Amino acid sequence: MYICLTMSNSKLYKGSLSTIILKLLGETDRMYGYEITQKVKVLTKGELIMTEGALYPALHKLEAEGFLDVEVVKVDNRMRKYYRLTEEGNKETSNRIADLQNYMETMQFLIKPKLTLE
Amino acid sequence: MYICLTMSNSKLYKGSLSTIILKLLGETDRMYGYEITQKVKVLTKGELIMTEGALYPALHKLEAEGFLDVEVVKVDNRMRKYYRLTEEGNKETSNRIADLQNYMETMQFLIKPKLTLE
DNA sequence: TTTTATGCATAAATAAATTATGTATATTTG
DNA sequence: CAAATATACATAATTTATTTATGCATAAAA
Repeated sequence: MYICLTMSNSKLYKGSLSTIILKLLGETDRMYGYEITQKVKVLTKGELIMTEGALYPALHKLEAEGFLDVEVVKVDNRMRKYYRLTEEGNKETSNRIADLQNYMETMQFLIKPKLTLE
Repeated sequence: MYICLTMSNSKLYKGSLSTIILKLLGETDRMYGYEITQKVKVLTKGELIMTEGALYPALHKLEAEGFLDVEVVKVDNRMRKYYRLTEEGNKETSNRIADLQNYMETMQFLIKPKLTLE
């Protein structure tokens, strides 16, 4: 039987995935899909697991929207698709991060403990 | 022509709505649906708009899950359905808030500006 | 009297995940 | 050496949670 000690029960709040992808690509110039999943896993200490079923469609969509450029490379006889931000993708990244920041501030305000003295 | 100055473009990140509902009910003992939408609108200065199409199904679901009790009241000849947290709902509220807090911390860590000196 | 506000509800459409597969190669392990 | 695990992509089916679009009804405001 398999005991999972560092359970990542935290499902993604829908809408944040592509922002994470963009942000990572904003830092690292070019990355391939599998690399992104691993990076997120390491950075969040297993807290956030990016499933491939979510990741790859998200990458394809971002590419179709013109935010990513792709470059196929063969390494060790295995395929890699490297993605990098386009000019547009760069702007989009800033916008989405700002949106998410703003949203999180709002949420923080809503769910922060309230003093109930009245 | 209608010019919207304080545009709330911020769509809800899916998964956070019911947490907001629970949190508000954790503060205010009992509230009815419409009241919740207005409260959120005021608290967030129009930043977050809870659509009724999302709110009412969410309330019904929380009730079905045993987290809310309902009490129907007629005020000014109009119906109100007051919701309040059950015992279970109280626990669930704490859990969901903790989850969301945790998720937001993780996200903050991921999207915070990085110093790229290496 | 028409619009806006109050108050509920639900159906259809959309979006974005999860889950479950599938293919293929490389590496590690027993 | 065989089997399991890691690497690396992909897609289809399903699930979930929204938005959008309605609908009904009463009260108040314009």
